[in-house]
Amino acid sequence: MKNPSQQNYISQVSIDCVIFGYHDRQLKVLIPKINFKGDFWALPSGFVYQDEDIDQAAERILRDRTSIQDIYLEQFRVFGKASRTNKPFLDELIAFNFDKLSVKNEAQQEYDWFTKRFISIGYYALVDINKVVPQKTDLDESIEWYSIHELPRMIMDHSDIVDEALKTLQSHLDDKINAFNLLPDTFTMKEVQELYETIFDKTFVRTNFQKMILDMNVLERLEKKFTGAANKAPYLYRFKK
Amino acid sequence: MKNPSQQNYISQVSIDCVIFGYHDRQLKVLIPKINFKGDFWALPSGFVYQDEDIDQAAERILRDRTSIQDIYLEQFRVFGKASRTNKPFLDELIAFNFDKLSVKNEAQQEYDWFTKRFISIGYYALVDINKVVPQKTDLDESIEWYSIHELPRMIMDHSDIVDEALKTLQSHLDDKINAFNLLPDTFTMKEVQELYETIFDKTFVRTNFQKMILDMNVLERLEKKFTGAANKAPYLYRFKK
DNA sequence: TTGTTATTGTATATTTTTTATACAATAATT
DNA sequence: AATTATTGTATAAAAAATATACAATAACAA
Repeated sequence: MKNPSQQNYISQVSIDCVIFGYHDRQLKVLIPKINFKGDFWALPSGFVYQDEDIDQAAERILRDRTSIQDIYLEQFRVFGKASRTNKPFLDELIAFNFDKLSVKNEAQQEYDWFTKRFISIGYYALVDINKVVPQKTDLDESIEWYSIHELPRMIMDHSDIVDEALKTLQSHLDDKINAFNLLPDTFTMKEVQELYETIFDKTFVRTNFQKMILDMNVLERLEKKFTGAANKAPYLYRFKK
Repeated sequence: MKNPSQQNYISQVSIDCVIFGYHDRQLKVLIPKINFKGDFWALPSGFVYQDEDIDQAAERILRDRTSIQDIYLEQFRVFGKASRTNKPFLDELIAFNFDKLSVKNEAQQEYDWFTKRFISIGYYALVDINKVVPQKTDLDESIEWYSIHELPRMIMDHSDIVDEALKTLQSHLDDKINAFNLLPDTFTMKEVQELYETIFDKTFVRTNFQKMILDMNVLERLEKKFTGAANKAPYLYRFKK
């Protein structure tokens, strides 16, 4: 891979992706850990090519960094403080990895490019955690889903970016955003309710919740799901396309 | 004023401001007409200094271009198509103003800087049209309030930017945004209703509207306003700070 | 001075929506 | 066949939104 400073990128502009998943009654965020000594977690991020729409760039970045594709990403906010720079992170990384890293002229050029102040456009998406198989790249040591309440310490302002993404998710859900993206193809009403309770961190009254969701008129009812439990089998539902 | 390319700006990033006012039952947008031959209208725009937060930049740009200050600006969207460039506009401008414009090396450098692809961050604000006195700069031939339904043909995608700002205004009003910013210090209930009807382009039932607004509990009632009309004088109201 | 008019402010009736409660249906177990 | 826990739906109660009624009143006209 070519060094960033030699790519045809727009300088000082980045894109950060917050990918939400849902599993085990927990809202999760997909976060790679970068492949260097020291513990550095960073959202899937990248830069915008000169001839590329920012929406395209967000898709490409997500695909390249996680192998996730064909999902709907949406911008939610720009992060543009003057102090917003990779320098503290990069200095720490270099301190931890002094042995590996060359200090040639070329490295200096990359350092200068990378430690400039960056304006970042935040994108977010909801995915079915069972349908995507995130693949780490050589850049990364791992890529994992973390519960939104147990996020690792991330570089820069990436925690703030996740916070803002969550606020956007909560305020746009069922208006612009569709929670069913977080669920498998078929699901029970109980699973839908648990998902909503997780996202909004509050409980709903079962009977009224069921009515509210059915009144949306976006679900079709399938056959019953026999759970093996000694009680009535719930229906499965599917989101109408 | 120094040429943009020699300023310490972040390159290929701009800020566009949509300033809403309200007068004569019409929602207005403040738009300068630039001081060149040919009819070129463009939103108050500018660039971001290296050591400046984007929010600060938006405030400075608005202040410099219109003399408006101390108002609350908020980012609402990024416009980032790869095709988003000033080149068509600038070429047209040069064709109209060939006599005035030099074609020296320095001008070429400005041309190259300015015709690159730009990512623009949209900001918007609501102001009391009677309280601000927009001042044009040397850059501009005029600066005027235009009814949102009779906007001049603007350069680039500036019409789209206004459309998006209006959508944001409508969806965030009374949630994040405060419509009373568009009114003078004191106003009658009828004026509030007319404002809302203008913004949402729909009518409200007078009695219920009054109840809704008063139930917000953000207005204080002042003395009556004697209009000279042969009927009951309406109360004046003021927004509680 | 008094009735008239158009508009404003408020109260209340009606309808709709939301929330709470009751209860029937049922898959597996006893 | 009775029991149990859960699910689906109906309905009652409360709250919110909308429609309607009406009193108050500033200027004007007779």
